[in-house]
Amino acid sequence: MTKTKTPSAVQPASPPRAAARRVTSYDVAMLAGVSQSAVSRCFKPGASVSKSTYARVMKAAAGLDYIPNAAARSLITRRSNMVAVVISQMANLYYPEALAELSHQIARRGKRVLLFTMQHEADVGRLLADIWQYQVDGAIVAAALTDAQIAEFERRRLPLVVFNRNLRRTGGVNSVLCDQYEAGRLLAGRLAAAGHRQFGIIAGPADSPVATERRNGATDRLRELGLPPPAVVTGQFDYASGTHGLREIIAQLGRVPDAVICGNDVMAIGCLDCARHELGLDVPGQLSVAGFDAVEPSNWLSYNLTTLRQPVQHMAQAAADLLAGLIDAREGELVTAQTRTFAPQFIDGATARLASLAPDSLAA
Amino acid sequence: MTKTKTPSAVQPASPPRAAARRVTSYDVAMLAGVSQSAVSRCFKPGASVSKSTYARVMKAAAGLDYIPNAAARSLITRRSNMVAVVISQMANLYYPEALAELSHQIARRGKRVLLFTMQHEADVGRLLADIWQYQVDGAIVAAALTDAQIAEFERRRLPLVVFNRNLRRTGGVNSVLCDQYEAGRLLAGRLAAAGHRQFGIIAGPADSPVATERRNGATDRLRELGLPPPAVVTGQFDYASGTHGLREIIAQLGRVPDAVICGNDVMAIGCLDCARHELGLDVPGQLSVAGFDAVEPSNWLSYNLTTLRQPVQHMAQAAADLLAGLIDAREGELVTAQTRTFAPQFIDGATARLASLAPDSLAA
DNA sequence: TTGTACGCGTTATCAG
DNA sequence: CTGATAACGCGTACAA
Repeated sequence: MTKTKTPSAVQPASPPRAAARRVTSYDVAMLAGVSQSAVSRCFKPGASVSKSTYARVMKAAAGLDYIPNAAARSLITRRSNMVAVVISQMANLYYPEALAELSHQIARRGKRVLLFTMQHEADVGRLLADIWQYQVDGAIVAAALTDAQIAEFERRRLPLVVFNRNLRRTGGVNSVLCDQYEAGRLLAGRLAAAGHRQFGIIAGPADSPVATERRNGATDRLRELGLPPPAVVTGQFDYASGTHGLREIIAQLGRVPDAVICGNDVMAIGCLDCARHELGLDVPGQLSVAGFDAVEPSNWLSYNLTTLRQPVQHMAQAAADLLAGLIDAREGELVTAQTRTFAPQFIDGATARLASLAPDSLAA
Repeated sequence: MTKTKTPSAVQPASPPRAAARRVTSYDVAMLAGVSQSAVSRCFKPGASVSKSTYARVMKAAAGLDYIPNAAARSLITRRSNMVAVVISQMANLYYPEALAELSHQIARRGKRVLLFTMQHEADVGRLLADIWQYQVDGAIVAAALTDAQIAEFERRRLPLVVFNRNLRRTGGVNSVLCDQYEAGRLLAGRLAAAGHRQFGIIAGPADSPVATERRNGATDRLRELGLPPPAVVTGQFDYASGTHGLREIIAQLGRVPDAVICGNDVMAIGCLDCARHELGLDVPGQLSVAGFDAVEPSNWLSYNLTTLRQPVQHMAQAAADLLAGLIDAREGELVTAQTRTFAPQFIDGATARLASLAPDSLAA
């Protein structure tokens, strides 16, 4: 399966001497005929250096391939220019988009992303010790944190922005989120207004707050409207959960529901494919299917899914903004915590029969 | 679109004093009644400390929430325990999978990923200076590097593993890759053996070496087989490029080709959807479509795409292995460069009419 | 096994 | 504007 080529050439054409000493600001200073602190100043944006020394230093630095050592710098400045980004489900299609945007936004503020991934959201606790170690300037966490964990961020004075997790403890913690509960209500309300009565719900995993909120929003709204209780099953946010989920729901109800609300788009797509290709159902003729996130595939011609978009770019930018503000302001200033909530945006696809109503009549 | 809640509670219930001093190993030493170096030793895996002092130190450390400062440590050990991962196209669906796996593999070796992303692969040069700054222990680069850039890695003695880029300069550089040229040949050969004669190719962007190799592999094989020259168009590895590409090809040829080879799965899916939903073509009845990568959506029931899988997990593991070896061995040892090449795996989907041939008869 | 003393490479302070 | 000097927090010889 794999062949290993081993060319006769050896790694670098290195001088036979042992590990070369790093080039430091002292080397540059020596070569340029100035003091070490002069070199340091030349690499600090707003420093006061004469044009002539600046030129000499830069020439020497270029000749030696000198680059300031960020570790040494961060030791004294107390700034590493690194931001921890904690993400649980990279398989989720939604998170890669978010991560790409976060990385971009953080980079344009002169910082870099130190990435922390995990399989299960509950494992976040084990990552925290590493986060403290690496002396990051702040953290963007897309995972559920306990109150104790949040308290530890505060004790350590580490700026924290919670991304897309609605925490029980709303006070005092900065967060950027899309209103998932409201999204669930909105979707259920729209579908109910179009005449759907018997619902199925394929919810996300129980340990995901996002999944829970979406489900609760939908079920609460349905209850308010006096509709029969939906058949609810849970999945893992993946395609297979969508296909299995639909079968389960049909088994529970003894019939095909009018509509299935899925905890995210990937499950909705699985549900859709199962309905069309395995059960031979007409969607949306016999069954409406809807999801959340508006990931890229939901827009493909084969699906054209009815779903709710989370404004990923805006959310990533807001998170980066918020965090940058916390980091820069952080000298004894009193910073009030913010929650920036973004509204989900309804995507009127082709997988649900929807009455075209005036927007006002379906306030959730 | 966004509402900003500002609770009256202020950030942390912080003591009115200014920024608290960090807790260092000296603080722990003081509290435990030992020297600072004793504390240091307690946090070094294989050190010699008596059970009693170890216990006292650990207790004091726990009481103070002490965590060693990685920046200070890396200054003296010359190890940051960070690995740079450079990735260009996070939108590509294939790369998130690779990144997740890389992050996992690197984490289990006790290191973390410092992420560098960019829009265009040509921008990699601007990232390099940052990579030097951050004192990473090594780098995994999924982008095309010039010979000069590779040489700079060598001069700086920074372990480098090139991921999925076949470089012109093959000697002396460690790399993990899937044989894209061979993949192109294999796919073209299979389709030709099944009787397809007139091909279209929707290639990836010209600045992507992967795209170029896949295309060249296919066109070379077709030429060898004496088939008519394929209609070739280029796209951006995205869905829209697939839909537009098919139209262009049909316009160029004045007819629907027998088969279209697409530079990746997302373009193949776009091509497929265009053929079925916009042009009303029967796939694979009237037209065969194939791609590369076997990303998750290619396996969904609506597509079931004929494609070639890159063994992402194996490749990520190989890259992490290779890099870890370089990092650990790095004391004057002579390390020979390796290229670990993985074979693509044919996925016999349902979007191409393929003769069921004995595997031997279609050696490319 | 433990403590002392030094150095890693940089920025910050303060005279000149 | 420039140079000496003191941190930053830790690992590690070396001597005890």
